[in-house]
Amino acid sequence: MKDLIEFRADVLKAVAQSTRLKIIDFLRDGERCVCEIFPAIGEAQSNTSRHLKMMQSAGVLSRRKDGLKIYYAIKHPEILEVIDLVTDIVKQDIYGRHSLLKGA
Amino acid sequence: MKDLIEFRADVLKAVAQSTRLKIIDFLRDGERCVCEIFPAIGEAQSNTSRHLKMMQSAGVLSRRKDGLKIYYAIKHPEILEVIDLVTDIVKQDIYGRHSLLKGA
DNA sequence: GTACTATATGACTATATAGTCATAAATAAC
DNA sequence: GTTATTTATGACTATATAGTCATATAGTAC
Repeated sequence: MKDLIEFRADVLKAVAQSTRLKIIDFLRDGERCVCEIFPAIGEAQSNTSRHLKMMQSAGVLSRRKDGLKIYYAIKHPEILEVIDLVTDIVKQDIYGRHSLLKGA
Repeated sequence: MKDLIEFRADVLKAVAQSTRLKIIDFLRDGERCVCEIFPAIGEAQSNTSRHLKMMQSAGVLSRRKDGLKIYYAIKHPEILEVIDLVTDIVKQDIYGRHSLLKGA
C-alpha cells in the first residue's frame, strides 16, 4: 500500500510540470470549465483533459459537473503557497545564476 | 531559453520523487556526505549520487567538497516549508480518502 | 609509486510521461 | 428521434526517468 512519502511525491509530481503549472496559475481566480482552460493555456483539449484528471487524482484539483461542462478548481489553497515558495527559490537562485535578471 | 515556469517545474520535479524525498528528510538536520546518505535511505551509492546531482542542478541542494567526501545540504529552507505544506495536504485529503487514519 | 576510500558516470533496461489524433460518451437543444 | 457541444479516452509515438552494474575519477595514507 502507498505510504505517506509516495502520496507526497504524487502531489508534488502533480504540480511539477509546465502545462500543469499553467493550469494552476489560470485557476488562481477560482473554478473554470475545461472549455475555458484549454484555450487559455494554449494546449489541445485532450491533453488538457488528461492533465486535469491527473491533478484531480492526486488530490490537487476538485471537479464539479454542471450540465455539459466540468468545472475544475484548486482544492487546497496550500498548493498556491507551495508554488509561491518555489517561485521565491527560483528568483533567488536559478534566475540569478542564469543572469536572466539583467534588466531588473 | 528556459522561462520562469520551467525553472519552477524543475525545482518541483527535484522534490517530486520518493527517493529524493527520503534524501531531503535525512538532510533536515544539516549537511551530510554521500557515504552517510545512501546507507540511511537504503539505496545504492550510484543511484543516490545521481539523485543528489539532479537536486543540486535544480538548485535544491548545495554541494561542498572536503577531502574525499562530498557534503550535500538543503540550499533553501523554503524547500522544507514546501514539503511540510504538501504533508498537510496529504493528511487532509489523500490519507483521509484512503482511510489510512482509522486508528487516529 | 601502491592500496584504499569516496564519489561520479557510461551503458544499459524497464517503466513512466507528455503529447497527438481520432473517436467515444454524455448532455443539451431541437 | 437528429444535431451540436463538451469532456474523456484508446491507441500510438517520442522522450524522460529510475534503477543496476561495472568502471572511472579523485583524493588519502602509506
